[in-house]
Amino acid sequence: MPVELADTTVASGPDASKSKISRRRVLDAAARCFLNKGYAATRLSDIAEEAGMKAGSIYYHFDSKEQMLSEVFDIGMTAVFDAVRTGVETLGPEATHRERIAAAIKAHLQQLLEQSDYTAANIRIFGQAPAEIQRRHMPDREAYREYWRQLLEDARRDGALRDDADLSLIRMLLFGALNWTVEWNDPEKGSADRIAEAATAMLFDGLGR
Amino acid sequence: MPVELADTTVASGPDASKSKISRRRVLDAAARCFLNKGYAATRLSDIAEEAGMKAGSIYYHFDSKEQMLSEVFDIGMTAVFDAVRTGVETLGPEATHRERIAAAIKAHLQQLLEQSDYTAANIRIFGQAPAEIQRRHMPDREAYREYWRQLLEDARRDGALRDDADLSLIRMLLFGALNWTVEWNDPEKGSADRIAEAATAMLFDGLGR
DNA sequence: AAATCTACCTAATGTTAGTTAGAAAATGGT
DNA sequence: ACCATTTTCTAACTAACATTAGGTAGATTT
Repeated sequence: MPVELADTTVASGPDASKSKISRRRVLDAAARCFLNKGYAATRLSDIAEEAGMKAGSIYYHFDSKEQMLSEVFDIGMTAVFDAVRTGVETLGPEATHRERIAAAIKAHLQQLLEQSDYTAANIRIFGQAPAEIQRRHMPDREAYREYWRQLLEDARRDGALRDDADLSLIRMLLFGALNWTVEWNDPEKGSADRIAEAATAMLFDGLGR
Repeated sequence: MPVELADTTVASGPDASKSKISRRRVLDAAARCFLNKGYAATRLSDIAEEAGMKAGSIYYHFDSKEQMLSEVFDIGMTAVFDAVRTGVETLGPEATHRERIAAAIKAHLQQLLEQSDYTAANIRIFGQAPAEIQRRHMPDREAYREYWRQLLEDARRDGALRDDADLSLIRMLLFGALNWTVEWNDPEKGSADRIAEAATAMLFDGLGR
């Protein structure tokens, strides 16, 4: 059973065992399938085919289809959260609030559109996932939302944002603008940065003249 | 066969035949189910139950599950498009561009969040629908997008919008902000108007100061 | 009131897809 | 080369579910 249990063998090395690699390959395939077809419409045989394996073999690595979904969600959320935190923190302490928010937007979009099918799957199909799995992952998402809430609140406290705006409403609208890109963006071009700039400009300056 | 064929009977009245009513009740149920669970995860028995009927009976009114989805999409798209066009046109010809766009945003959100499960289902699950059905409905969606494109282009032509903005990008970001509301908004409160105002303010004025 | 039609039901049918059991490879150490 | 373990495959098994077939009670027509 190659499960999560801490490796008790003497020195497991950089852990590139055959199994770990295959397991990841299957999970990658699952993330892609879930992202493109949705959870219910994805057949285990789809995942298997993309992973170069037969459907039954998946059960050597995973207990169920639901477990795969759950892990995909976990990895995807961790990936964006880490990327965004890193993106903001590497700016250093004397960055403006606008720069910090711009960095967060950019990192979020890069994960979503270019870096991680896990993140994209999480964002795109979370709402259609089985209720129990949604419940299990609520805390993660809540923590991520809270981070953004702070980001915006700090900005307003220091006068970088007008104080007549409903921040939680604005935050959800911003999330929408960013997350919806997964519905229309062509995953080819490295368009994340361009979109990020447009979103930042819209958020801060608006379009009016 | 109670199908679409023009009624050849003398005077069919306001057409409230038992069949038409039941058919609509089933379709209402389908729209709600599709919206909440997604297409693949919705069982015919779910729809039947919500419609107060047995699963097999649905086939008296529809040929297949796909046909129901297709009709839901049609009705949903027609509903928003009509609502938005009406909302903009009732402003009269001397309305400002900002007013016109604000009216469009408001009408779109009202349909999505308060008026039509059909519209909400269309927007929420279109991306996960079977490929063939997506293809069939592309033209509708294209026409709707085109309407918005015009709306924004006209505004810019007359100097209501800055001309350094990528309008098609902005439009997709705006759609995202609006459409994503279906993922988080609590369908209770008549919150569509509040959200519409926030979105309009963000789009035109931004948050910076 | 007999005949037909309407709108639904009950009970199969057939297929699809998640899951499992055990047999075959592959792998790796001795 | 041999054995133990790991990894994958084959071939069922099972349940779910869209769809179909035929029946039925009540309304409508003749």
